[in-house]
Amino acid sequence: MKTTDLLTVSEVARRSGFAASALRYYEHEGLLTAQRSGGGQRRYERNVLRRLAFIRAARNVGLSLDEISAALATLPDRRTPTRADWTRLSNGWRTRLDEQIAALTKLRDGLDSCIGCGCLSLKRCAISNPADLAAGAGVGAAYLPRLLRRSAAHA
Amino acid sequence: MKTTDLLTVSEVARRSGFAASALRYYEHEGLLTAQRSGGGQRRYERNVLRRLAFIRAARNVGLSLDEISAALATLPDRRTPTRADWTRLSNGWRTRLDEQIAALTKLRDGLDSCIGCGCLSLKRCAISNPADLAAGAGVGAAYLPRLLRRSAAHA
DNA sequence: GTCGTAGTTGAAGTTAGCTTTAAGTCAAGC
DNA sequence: GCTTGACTTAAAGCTAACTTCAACTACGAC
Repeated sequence: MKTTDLLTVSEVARRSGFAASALRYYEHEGLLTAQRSGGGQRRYERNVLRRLAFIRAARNVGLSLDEISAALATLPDRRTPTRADWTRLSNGWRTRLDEQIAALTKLRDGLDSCIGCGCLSLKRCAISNPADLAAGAGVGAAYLPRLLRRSAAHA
Repeated sequence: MKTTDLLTVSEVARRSGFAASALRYYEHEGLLTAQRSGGGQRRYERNVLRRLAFIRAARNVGLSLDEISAALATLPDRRTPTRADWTRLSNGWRTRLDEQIAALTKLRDGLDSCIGCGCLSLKRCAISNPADLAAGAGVGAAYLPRLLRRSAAHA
């Protein structure tokens, strides 16, 4: 294995779009690993770029680093992940996005009949009190971005 | 004006769904005001409840407290805000939600052709690199939730 | 071998939006 | 007038996801 196959932290930063400090942080958090040069500098394998693409995609879908870390932990240890591996990890994303879209759509559709009319009641307003967005304590609620989890009390 | 017309902090907390600590924080940040009792305790006018409904609604649409604060600052000083006042403040919300929905939809639709196929390329992947979601430096980008503002470098 | 750029570490700082804590004061029912 | 629960403040703490800092070391072109 030639040393020239390995990437420095600045190369990875440039090619991935992540800041070098973020790469170090991700390594610290267990999302990445790197070999080391004789002097202790990081040397990345090329497939770290795909891993980083996955991380960015997952972040864009709204996953936390903890969730991403857990997902990455299910990848095989001993071989380079295949397309099937990555596909498996992103299986739930469509549902997640669908739920986020549905929640926002509901919010928007409540707008015309609520803010538009100036009612703005804490008890009745669909925007300030979108309780049904999160649909109780079901699985759906956990997937919603924090943005959509707020709700007024029912007192 | 009878004293019984005024609400204590715990009453406002119960009726608005905000924690008392949040109410104090909002006051500190200039989003709320309250009269004081002889002993220095907060006494809220009833219309603070509508103000809080607005704040919660705005938060649900994705506005920061700073933005909400700026919006509230445009309300008339000397009279109770009317329906028209509140409607004016929420005028941009529909557009904002539309943009968020469009962004998420684009992300979801990229999923099938990108993660689904396992490509996950930093340069080509629509999920890890949704540059067109934010549409450059236009007004739209500013309205997108932080969630959607990430994008890979184009190097 | 010298120089300048790139890299190293742990710790502290940042941002938003609150919550918690400590130590003390007020309000009001009996 | 006593007791109890509600309230006050400033300051510190919390979470996520990083960034910045300070002080130091490595790499590699010349």
